[in-house]
Amino acid sequence: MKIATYNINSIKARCSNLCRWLKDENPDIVFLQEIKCETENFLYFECESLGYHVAVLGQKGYNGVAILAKFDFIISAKNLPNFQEDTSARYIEIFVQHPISPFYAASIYAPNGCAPSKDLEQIKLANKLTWFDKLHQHASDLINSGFPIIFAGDFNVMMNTLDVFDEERFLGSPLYRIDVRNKLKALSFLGFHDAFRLLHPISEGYTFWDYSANSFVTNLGLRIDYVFVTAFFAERLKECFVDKSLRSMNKPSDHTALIANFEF
DNA sequence: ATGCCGCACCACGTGCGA
Repeated sequence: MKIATYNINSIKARCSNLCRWLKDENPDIVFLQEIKCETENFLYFECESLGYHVAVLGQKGYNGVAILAKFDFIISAKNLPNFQEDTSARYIEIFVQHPISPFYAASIYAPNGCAPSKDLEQIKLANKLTWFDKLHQHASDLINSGFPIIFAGDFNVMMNTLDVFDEERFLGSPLYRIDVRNKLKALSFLGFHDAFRLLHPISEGYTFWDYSANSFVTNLGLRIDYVFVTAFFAERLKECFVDKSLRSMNKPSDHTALIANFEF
């Protein structure tokens, strides 16, 4: 089973890139973030034509998450069930009745926070930390269900020094503050394994390069997109890699896809 | 790098992203 997570930075602007890539890679499940469209405006026809069932939680202008899957599924959550007062579209979860083992899978777009010294810094940072606490609680509930889990998406956190091109530059950043990094590490203590790091303990694995300053060419990247899996999938993980082809296309997203392959 | 670029929107300027 091949899965991929991709912050697409507008599904409409990326339609042709996405379709070309889906045909080439033919993943079984795709987790999308920042689709930046309302639920009814998603590219249903294009995705269904390529053999996917589609789950969408959209929002006008910003955010928005979706899951494309070749399997039948039910949508088990739109937004975090324990945080329904949060109106930003950042979480969608499906339950897949897979013949080998049913499992949960969620597409996740964590809040980014905002740059230090901006007026909204404290409010946005507090919101980000709260959001991770709610995700943690919900993750714990899912673990207790006993089913395997995939959490894939843009977590807006570099977990370790290896995940950032220049650590010094990001020390005060909401992407790299120690309190934020600890929230993501706390998720791993629940039993979620970072699929990329399981197989690549010392390579960088950047998934994002800023549009400005030619950062893709000079590889000024960040690893902020992750596939987290519980033991069932960790034990069956065969490969996990960053697919830079999407970032190399015309009019790319500033992120690229992270792909994982499981054998079972 | 303090968004220097790119996206969406009651749009030709502003808000937002990381």
